[in-house]
Amino acid sequence: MPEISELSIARLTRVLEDFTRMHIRLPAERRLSFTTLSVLHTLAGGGPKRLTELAGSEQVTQSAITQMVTKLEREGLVERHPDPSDGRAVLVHVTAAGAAIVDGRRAERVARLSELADRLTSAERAAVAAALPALARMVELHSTAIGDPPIERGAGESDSGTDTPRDSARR
Amino acid sequence: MPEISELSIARLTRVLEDFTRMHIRLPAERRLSFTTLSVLHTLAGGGPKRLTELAGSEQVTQSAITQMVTKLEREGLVERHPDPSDGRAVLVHVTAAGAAIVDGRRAERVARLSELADRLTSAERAAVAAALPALARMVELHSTAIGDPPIERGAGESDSGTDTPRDSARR
DNA sequence: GCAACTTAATTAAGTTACTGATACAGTTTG
DNA sequence: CAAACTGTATCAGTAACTTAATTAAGTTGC
Repeated sequence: MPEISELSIARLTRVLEDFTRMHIRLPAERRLSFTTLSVLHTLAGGGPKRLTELAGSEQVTQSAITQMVTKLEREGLVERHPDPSDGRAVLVHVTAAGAAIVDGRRAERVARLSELADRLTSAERAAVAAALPALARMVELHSTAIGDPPIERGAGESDSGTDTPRDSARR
Repeated sequence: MPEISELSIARLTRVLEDFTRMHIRLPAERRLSFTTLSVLHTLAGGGPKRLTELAGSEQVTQSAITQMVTKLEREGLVERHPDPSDGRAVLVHVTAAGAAIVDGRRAERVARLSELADRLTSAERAAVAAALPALARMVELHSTAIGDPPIERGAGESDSGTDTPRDSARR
């Protein structure tokens, strides 16, 4: 156990909760459900996945994933391909249109955070920059502890339900 | 526009997205919906609110709030009281049982983050601690920009949908 | 001080995203 | 190759939403 640190976990928790709320409130153009956006994000970040894998990572039933993927396929956001290594399985791929949605939402978040960062002092920005590696490592420690595959940093991963409950509300 | 900063907003965005996902995946004992937990959190943090206020802050319709509050009242988690200053309005108060749920969930988050922080180096913890005021100020800048009332730091506020889609999934 | 408008909450009916329980095809195992 | 297992799909039911309409209380203008 490490020596006493000045870091207030309670305060960190509050701040992260607040950012979560900010992300969730981000309005959306397109009317996609919470879990749907999470699936697109997972696929865009981690590449093609089986339905069962998605069910596990999104914490909904496999049945729900089947239904959602069917809907997303109709909308042209994902595609089903057979898994060459297992005749029972299906690999869900995100399409360019699906990836564009994920990218668009991330761009909105970046824009929003940029506005806020611009209003900080340069000392404050430097403090945040200095903390980023440690925060990233906390995330990494979490995913390895949980047994998830380590987060791939090529494209995306990580949105999850970062949206308004139904993303609707503002039609 | 401020001078060039070393802060990578893109990276900050990713890290915050990851924390959001961590929070959302936090399993729950009690089976409460996403929006329900958010309402409890808002009430526990900001005190009694009208139904219309809740509808605005949760981004669902007023009708949905009416139905949810009715259900929460049956379960003893909130109470309806008349608004002395407006005969049309109702003030929704969180009960001790309701507040206990919010506190319990926060405690889980604190515990989880504590574990992770324990595994950082003391230099990393210090870096996070040094960044906390700036991160808190970003949140504050956000809420004032949005026109929300400034976040009250007496009790809570901020959870929002920080939960598994239906919080069920793991019965 | 009352008619016209606005605002707060409720109610009712419909939609959607989920769950749970099967069913079934393909894979592994003895 | 039969038995057991795994991955996906289907179906029926439920819970949380939506929109639209209703009731009641407050506000405004003359």
